[in-house]
Order: sequence, then C-alpha cells, then structure tokens
Amino acid sequence: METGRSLIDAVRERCGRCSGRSLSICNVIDDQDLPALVAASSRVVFPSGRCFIQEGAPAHDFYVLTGGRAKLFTLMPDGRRQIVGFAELGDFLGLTSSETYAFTAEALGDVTLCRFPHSAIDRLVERFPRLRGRLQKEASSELVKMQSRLMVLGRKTARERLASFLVEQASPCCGHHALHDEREPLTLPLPMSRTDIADYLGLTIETVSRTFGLFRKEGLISVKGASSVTLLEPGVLSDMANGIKRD
Amino acid sequence: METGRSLIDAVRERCGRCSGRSLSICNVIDDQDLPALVAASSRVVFPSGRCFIQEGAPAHDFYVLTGGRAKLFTLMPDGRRQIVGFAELGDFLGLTSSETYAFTAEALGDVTLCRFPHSAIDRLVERFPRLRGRLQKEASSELVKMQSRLMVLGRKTARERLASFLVEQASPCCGHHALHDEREPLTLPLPMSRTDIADYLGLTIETVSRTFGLFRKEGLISVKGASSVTLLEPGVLSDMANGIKRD
DNA sequence: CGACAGATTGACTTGATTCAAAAAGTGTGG
DNA sequence: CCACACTTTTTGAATCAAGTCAATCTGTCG
Repeated sequence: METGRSLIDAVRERCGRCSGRSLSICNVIDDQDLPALVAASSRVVFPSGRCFIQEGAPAHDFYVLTGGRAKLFTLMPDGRRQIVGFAELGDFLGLTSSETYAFTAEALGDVTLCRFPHSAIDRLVERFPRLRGRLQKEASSELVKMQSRLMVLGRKTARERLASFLVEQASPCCGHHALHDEREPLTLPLPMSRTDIADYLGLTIETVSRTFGLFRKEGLISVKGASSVTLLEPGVLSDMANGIKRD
Repeated sequence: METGRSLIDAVRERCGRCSGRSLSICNVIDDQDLPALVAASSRVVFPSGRCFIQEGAPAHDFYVLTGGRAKLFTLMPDGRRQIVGFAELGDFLGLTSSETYAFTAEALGDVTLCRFPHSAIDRLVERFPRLRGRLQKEASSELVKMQSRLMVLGRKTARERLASFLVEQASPCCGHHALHDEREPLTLPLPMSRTDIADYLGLTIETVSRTFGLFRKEGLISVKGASSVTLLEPGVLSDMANGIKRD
C-alpha cells in the first residue's frame, strides 16, 4: 500500500508544481484503482552512481522515476559518451519496443523508482485506458525534445549550447515558455557534474568550464560551488539559446 | 477507392522488401476495412521542393508517406538548419501531441501522401485497435533512432558521421543488422543534396564533399554523379560508423 | 587538517569552417 | 545535338572555435 501511495503522492506533488505538464500516472489512475497499480509494481531504490538500466541488456522492466534524477547515456567502444537525456520525477524509463534497452541509466544522487514488468503494461493499459494516451503523449513530447537536442548538437556554438542547457534546466517541466520572468534571477541546482554536462552538450569539460567562466564574467550567471547556478539574465540566456541576437 | 488501395499496395510492396520492419498501416487494417480507411483519408501529391508541413503551423493533419521521400528540418532565426530526419515509404508524419508541427517537411523529389485529419485518429484507432500498438512502436523506434543521431552529432568525427549516414541509407528499413553482406558492394541512390547531408550531419557542404573525396581515394566508395554512391567496403564503413578500429 | 576528485585556467594544436575559385553537372532553347 | 547559363559540387588556402595537454585551484569529506 505504502508503495503505490507514495508514487502517487510524489507525482502529484510534482504536478502541483508544474501545471503546464501532466504526463504522469497520477493523471490517469483514480484513487480507487490504487491497489491494482500497487500490485503490479515494486518500489526500488538505487544509490548514487548505480546503473539500473544497461544499454543492450534484455528489457524486462520499465520504471517510473519517483525520486531523484538519473542520467541516460550511450557509449562508443572507445569510451566516448553521449548523454541522451536527464530523467526526473515522473519520467517513464525503459519503455522500449525492442528486446533490449537502448541506453544506460545511472542514478544522479539516490533515486527511487517504481518498477513494472513489461508484461504488465498491457494489463495496466487495459485497466486504465487513459494511460495509453499518456504514454503516447509522453513519447511524442520526447520526440520533440529530441529534435531540439539535435539542433543543439548539430548547429549551435558552445555558448548557445550551454545557454540552452541552463534554460532547459530552468524549466524542466514545462517546455520553453516557462522562464518565470525574463528579468527575475533564478537559482538552479545542478546535480550533474561538468563531465555530464559536457557529454550532454557534445563538448569537453574544459569548454564547459570556460563557458561558465565567460557567462560569469559577463554577468549572466553566478555560481555557488559547482552544483548551483543562478541565472541573472534569464531572458538574455534564452535568446542566446535560440540564436537570437540582442543589440 | 483507388486512393486507399494504392496506399495499401505501396506499403505492402515495401513490407515485402523489408521483412524486418512492419510499421505500416497495411499490417493493422484488413482488406475488408479498406472503405473506412479510404473515407477518412485523401491522397495528395506535392512537387519537389514543396514544404507540405510548416514548423510552428497549427497541426491539423497527419500523413502517411506513400511515394518518394521528404526531408524534415528545423531552422534557427539566422537560417542555420538541422535536418532531423528523412521520411520514406510508410513513415508517419505530423503525429504531434502539441497544437503545432515541430518541424518543416519538404518533398525530396515528387511525393505522394495520404492525409488524415487529426480528428480522425481516434476514430481510426477505435476501428483498427492494432493501429495503436503500431503507432506506439513507431514512436519508440523513432526515439531509439534519435538517440543514435545524438551520438552522431555530439561525439562522432566527420568521417564517422558520413560513414554512419551511408550505412543508415544502406539499410533504411531494418535498422543496424541490415547490411546484406559485409563484402558485397551496394549501390545507393542519394536523392538529397550535399547541403542536405551536411545539415543532417551537422557539418558544412565542403566537409561533406571532402570526406566523400577521401572515401573515394581510400577505395571505400565510388561515386556516380552526385546522387549515387556505391559502397565498396560496407563492413569497413559500418565499423567506422560505430567507432570500431580495424587494424 | 590533509588528500583526493572535480573544476578551472593557460598554452598550444587541430579538425572543421570560412572564404575563394575552379570544375562538373543540369537544364534550356536554338 | 550543341552552346549557353545556371546551379551544385569539388578543391585549395587561410582561419578559428573547440579540443588536447598540462598545471593549478577549489571544494569535500574522512
């Protein structure tokens, strides 16, 4: 009982924060349906650094992230790494149509997840028909995000990439129209390392670090330690991210 | 009548060629259901260069591509372009969950499509329940492709990018395990321009052209005009694409 | 307080871009 | 069928943004 309840609560809390997005299970499962959901899932916790999904491994389960964050990446044989996304509260992971996982998922700090066997999906969907629409919507919104990531990696400069990253982190739940106020400073936690940011943006750590330095000098951000940034000029950063010149 | 029939035929023909993939409408709609499908769709033809989906425009319709190919891209305000994919026979286009299209689609050569109003999806899916699974599978296989594109754009060298592109073009329907024979030369049509290839791979035309030149000198490919390539060493190219060194 | 991993900064190198020019296609009309 | 005009592609030389290598610096944690 505790298991399912906490999932719902966690996700509901998140939905409260982010009214612009509502892609989570809480929206498609009524309270009286909880026991069925609980029966199908088990709650799992992983410590920081643990890989709980392995690229290429048989895809037995899928997960809903209910606490913490995770990085998702693929590797090349020589160790080059591309982070394909960061997962956060409410995200679905491992819902592949193929037999194996397409990426590795590693806990960024401790994470809690609800695990469902793939075989349970059909039953779940049958029981909660609205879940299907949700899954479709999740997939198609992920596709849109992927397209903007392709633009980041294929065509943007280092500054634009980092600006895109910061803006994206500033509005994790609600897409692009999210920056609260163009002029209001906004402080973000950055649970990922510089190496992670570099592997997400297709840059090196050094370039990421230097670009942070430039932004700081230019008064666009201020940095506390390495894992907290304040956006002092969100509007400027947003324009930079989108390749819009301000004169 | 002709409309629906030709869609099915076109798609069926393709499925014959590519047994590894079966993501098209023909697999989920029985022949006796045809009239209902025909009633919901209209056939449209666009000449080369015509943009039939506009990024940012209200998403009224979705399409199934039944002839020719199309390039899908997004633009930055200063004109930088990222091609996010090439669509071919049987692909679904414009199935967004948001109110607007996320990319522009332009005909590469003449293109024929079946157009469905978005409002018809629910009815179609209700009528052909298996279609829903297909759509989900399509979306999730597209997501996997996107992830490998992120690796291409974020971490691969120019040579590896072009090799990835050629290998991908060589096996458009069946993913990675498709190269017929590692040692058997394979001739491909390349309906897209060098500029398109560059914008797909996050490179400039010059770099693409130079890299084609290198591959030619090294005996990996031979080129007829600008729109036909023969892969002389598919295995070597495939390894290069995946960052595997041969000694 | 050390010690160590992670982050920053600096100097130099390089792969890819940019700018420029030549070559090869492609299509049109006589 | 060829000549002309135009576009696309290829090739060359110079430049530059980001990468590499190397040396500090900083923060964290036992």
